[in-house]
Amino acid sequence: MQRVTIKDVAEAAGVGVATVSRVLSGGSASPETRERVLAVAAQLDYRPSALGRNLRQRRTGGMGLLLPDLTDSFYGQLAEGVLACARAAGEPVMVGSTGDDAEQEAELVGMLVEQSVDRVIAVPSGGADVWLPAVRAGMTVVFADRLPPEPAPAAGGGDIDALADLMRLDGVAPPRQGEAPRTTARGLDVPAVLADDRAGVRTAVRYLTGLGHRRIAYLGVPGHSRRVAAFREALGGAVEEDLIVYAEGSRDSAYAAASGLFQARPDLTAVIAGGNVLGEATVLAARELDLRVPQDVSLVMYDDVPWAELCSPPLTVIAQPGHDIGYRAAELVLRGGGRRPRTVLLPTELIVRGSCGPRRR
Amino acid sequence: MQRVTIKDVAEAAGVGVATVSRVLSGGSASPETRERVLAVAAQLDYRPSALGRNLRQRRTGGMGLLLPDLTDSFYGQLAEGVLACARAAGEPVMVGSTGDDAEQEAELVGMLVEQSVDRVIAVPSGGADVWLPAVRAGMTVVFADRLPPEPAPAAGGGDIDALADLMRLDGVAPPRQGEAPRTTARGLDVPAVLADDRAGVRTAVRYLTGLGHRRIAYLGVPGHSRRVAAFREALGGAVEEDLIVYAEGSRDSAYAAASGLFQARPDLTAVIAGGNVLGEATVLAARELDLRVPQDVSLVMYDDVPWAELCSPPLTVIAQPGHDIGYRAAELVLRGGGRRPRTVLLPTELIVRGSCGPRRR
DNA sequence: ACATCTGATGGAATCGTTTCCATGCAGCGG
DNA sequence: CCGCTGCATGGAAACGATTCCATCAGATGT
Repeated sequence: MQRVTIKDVAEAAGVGVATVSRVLSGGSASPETRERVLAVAAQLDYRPSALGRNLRQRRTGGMGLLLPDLTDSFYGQLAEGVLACARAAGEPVMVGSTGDDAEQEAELVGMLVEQSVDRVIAVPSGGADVWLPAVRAGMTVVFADRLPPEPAPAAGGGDIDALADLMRLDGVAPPRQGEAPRTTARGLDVPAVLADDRAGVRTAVRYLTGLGHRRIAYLGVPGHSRRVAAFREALGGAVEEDLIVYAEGSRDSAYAAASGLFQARPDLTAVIAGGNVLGEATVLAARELDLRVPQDVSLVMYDDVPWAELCSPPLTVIAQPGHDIGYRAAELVLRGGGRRPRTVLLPTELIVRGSCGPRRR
Repeated sequence: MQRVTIKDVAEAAGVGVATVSRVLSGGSASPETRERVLAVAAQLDYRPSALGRNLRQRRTGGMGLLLPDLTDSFYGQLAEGVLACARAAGEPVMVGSTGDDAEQEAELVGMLVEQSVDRVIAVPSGGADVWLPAVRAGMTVVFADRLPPEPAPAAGGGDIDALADLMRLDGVAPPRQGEAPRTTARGLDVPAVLADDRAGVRTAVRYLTGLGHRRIAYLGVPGHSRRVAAFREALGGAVEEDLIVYAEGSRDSAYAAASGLFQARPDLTAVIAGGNVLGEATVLAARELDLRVPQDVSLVMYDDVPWAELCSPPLTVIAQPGHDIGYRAAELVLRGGGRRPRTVLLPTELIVRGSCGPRRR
């Protein structure tokens, strides 16, 4: 029970393999030949092997998808978006879960290289040390949901910093409609599909300050630096540094951070959780410390996951379109990272439910 | 900037390509040659291209993973398990989301065939018409979480049914410790890694009857027929058919089913939801109809998803080890489906929280 | 000392496809 | 009528690895 090869089709149709290949991949051929080949191919149920093609073209079709954690519903949504687009295009997707760890991410990129997969969608955890080599090696990379961490501010101003080289968040241009950060690099730039964090966080902060809150905390992951930046910006000069707390990706770490935050600053009256896992941890920690939501503390969480509505009280959230982000990223990477919009910003929406109330203390 | 090939290594080391290949894949070679080749390969940063190897071996490494929906946290956990095992083995994973639809599943299997991926882990949606061809074509298939739908009972008893051919749930053997269903077929059988649904559902039912409940409803998806069967079994002869309701995979369908159930049988006092999406829908529907949990209706949900604890009341759940199921399935498929245990049953656990109370009406 | 065996080694075939190039045929303008 | 262009076509090379097989050196056995 052998596989049907192009040679079989060629023989059966009485033509050369070159002709079959041309017909099947839309090259030129006389109408009659084309018809005959097509008929024979259909009859033999011929399916070209991706193996041969890949080797010849020195590249594997499809795309890689690297994200921190499939257990996180938001990344599940994002993945579904990518898969939907890939399926529409008939392309396979190789998925890797990085655990939000730069080293694992680098390993996975290595595997993709080994597989000659040259299109990748990534929710990046690592910085330029991971992504610069990949891009230099000719990969088409599209970032989704966030950008690689920015380089730590260089001590000496003139140092060439690889991170800065690959990724620069351009906050220079005058803010205008649809203002988008641009990720640039010398000669190469990586497109990205992001939620409009600036607007999202700003809206949330305004909503909270509108309710009278002054001591608002932000609980985030280091990866989403744009959200923290937006938080600082929205609050103006009035940020107290110890109201900004970071956790790693894991649930334990998130819980520890939330709990620590509540204990270190019992005077805070509102929290913005920069991700649904963080939101989850915040609810848990608050409950553990007998803080009532929203009477004692108001909560706004990133991501409109299905259970936000089930919580009691139902959570007020900053919704971002996970599915769309994935879909658009996949489109972009399939188009080879197209020339036009280097960064796509998708809108967020503040969905008000019951987890925020007026300041009471 | 060319890729380093085995030929480059061979030249640089002053040996033939065959020798390099042998050294790298553990064949025989003199110690000195081996060392020299290894050194050169390391120095050149040579990474064998999976493309060449795949073509020669007529198979793509790694495995495919087909599941209904990555948005469902349980499948996210399962996927993480698979990815963890695959990463440990250095194998890539091609993921496809079927939307619980047999047709899409078949398409995705077709794509895997095209890619010459011959190991697949699947949470099956389609029946034998999808999986029999795949197995016949030489794929190593491992089912996870559930088995393909059983064939509708044939009208004429003697009909050869392809579904029955591939999959037969063997309930014949006397129940003994660690009793496992076996999926068999003529000459080929597909291993499976499942949660012990029988025990899980039985425990839940006993818990509920122990609380005084008599009219217990089961809300499930058609795919998990084993759970319904277990529900029937646990209840003995006392099952009322209209207390068993099915929904498709989608959230809308789940909500409709839950809402319909409550309205059709306002006298029911407890619900077992056969999946976390169904549980979510049940909570929503109950709230919409002003049914209080657990005063008016008790709820046990399948899957210990993180938000079960956040709900109010926190949900009593049947926990199944999603991560382990995925990991074990990946192990199995990498071992080529091994000879030994054709089906692995993993234990479930009833985690009692606050969503069940004594019967009140 | 000769035959035989063992183990290391390299050349070449192979996998299935795409693509370059040469060939042959027909049509057309000069 | 010749030569040129243009198109359809098929043979063969290429992609990068694995693996069969022949060769050769050295060791062993008689």
